[in-house]
Amino acid sequence: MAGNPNRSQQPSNASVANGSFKASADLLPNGMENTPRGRLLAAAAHLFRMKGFERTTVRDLAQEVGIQSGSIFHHFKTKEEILRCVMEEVIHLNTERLRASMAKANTPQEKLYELIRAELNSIVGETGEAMAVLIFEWRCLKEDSQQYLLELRNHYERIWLNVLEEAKKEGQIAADRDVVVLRRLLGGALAWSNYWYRSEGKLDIDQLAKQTLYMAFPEGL
Amino acid sequence: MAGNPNRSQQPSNASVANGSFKASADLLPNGMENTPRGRLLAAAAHLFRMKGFERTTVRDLAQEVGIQSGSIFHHFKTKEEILRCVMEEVIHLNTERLRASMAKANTPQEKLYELIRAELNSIVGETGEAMAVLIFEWRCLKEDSQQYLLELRNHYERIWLNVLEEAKKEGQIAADRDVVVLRRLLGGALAWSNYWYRSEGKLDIDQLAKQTLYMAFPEGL
DNA sequence: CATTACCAAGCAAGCGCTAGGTTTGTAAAG
DNA sequence: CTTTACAAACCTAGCGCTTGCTTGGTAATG
Repeated sequence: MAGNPNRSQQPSNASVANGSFKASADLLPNGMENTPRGRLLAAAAHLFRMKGFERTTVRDLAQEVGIQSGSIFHHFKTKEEILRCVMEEVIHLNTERLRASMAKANTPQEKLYELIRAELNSIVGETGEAMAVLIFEWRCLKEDSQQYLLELRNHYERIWLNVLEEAKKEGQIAADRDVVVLRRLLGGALAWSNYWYRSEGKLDIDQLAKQTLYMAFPEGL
Repeated sequence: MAGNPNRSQQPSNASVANGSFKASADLLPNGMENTPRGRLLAAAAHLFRMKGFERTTVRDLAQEVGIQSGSIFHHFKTKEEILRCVMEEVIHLNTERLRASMAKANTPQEKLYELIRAELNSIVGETGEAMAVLIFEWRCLKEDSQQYLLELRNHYERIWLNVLEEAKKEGQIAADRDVVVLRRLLGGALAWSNYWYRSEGKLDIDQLAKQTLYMAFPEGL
């Protein structure tokens, strides 16, 4: 379907461009990462994460994928559309993950633990770059893109709130704790891990999830 | 000292520029907010918060203060220097605040509550814009500016860790909780409030501080 | 033989920043 | 009280460069 970027009449810097292609298929579940569009999105997630949306030029992005800057606009109308697509993909992917993670959980504690673990994996795992972009490049979106993505995001938040409300109803969260506030505090704590957590360290994801669970359930798991 | 921008031979848009000056003296403790430099820093904190550093042009900034874009470089060498100064001011101010907040606290619980309250006030209070800039525009700094500010920031973090370690030594934080991780989780939860907390809502800062304290001390205060 | 993927070249706008001159407030010297 | 001196604050004009994006064409695929 897609042409490999080693073209016949291309100048010498083609291999250089290929050499600098580091963003592997972090993003996107199935097949798509091998389409030109998918490769662009993966590279965009990587660059937007490292340099920020504004600082990343379409020329940077083109070089990362190994094409000319103008060619990008064959796949996306504007630079902002690329950002929107990165965010949209990662929301869909992670909402699905969140839902799946709850299949194996029974008690509210277990459910919450699974939610934390799933969100943590979204943030520090393979989709971490795209997730960081979703969080920290939000204001680079136009108003209508924000509105659209906000609706998708609401489904995601709903899953969290349902679990927290269930736990509170069963008396496992103190009566004077507000579950909406609690979700926001937890969300902040988890989002922040994108800044400092390194998987090479001595703390693995499950341990961090457990430490985080303490914030909602003092007894732990 | 400084000339009011209503000049004699200035064209008609001078009053327009004055009219658009909204950023009040949010930042900076004493006197400084009435110097041209101080007014620039306050306006910069406001604009960098709303639009981001990259999206804010020196022309935007000049218009907000009511001067011409070139005049900015009489006060700062580069645009990046403005960002660095905003961050430096807010770190100094908040470190002092943190230190002061602990004068009235005795037990570790009280101390931690005061730390949370102080940081929350930094984030959602008058210095909130500058604080958000410090957090979310970090990568717009050059390497050496980052290094310099990181040292200032370390003093700030040291205060937090001392209190948490004291609380753990006294057995008020479970033995298997890592205080460094706990600080990061709390820091994330608090930083995040900049995104969602509105002081006009029904939740006041003290209440939010109390809800946050639950994350470290399940018994509350 | 249409469709997809791409290149080569470049445009218009906007960017940070500079250079050189003007106005303003302050203060000592006459 | 005026004159002279000076530095801080600011303006006008624009340079050199980068930006997102467009245009018109070419090569490969099924």
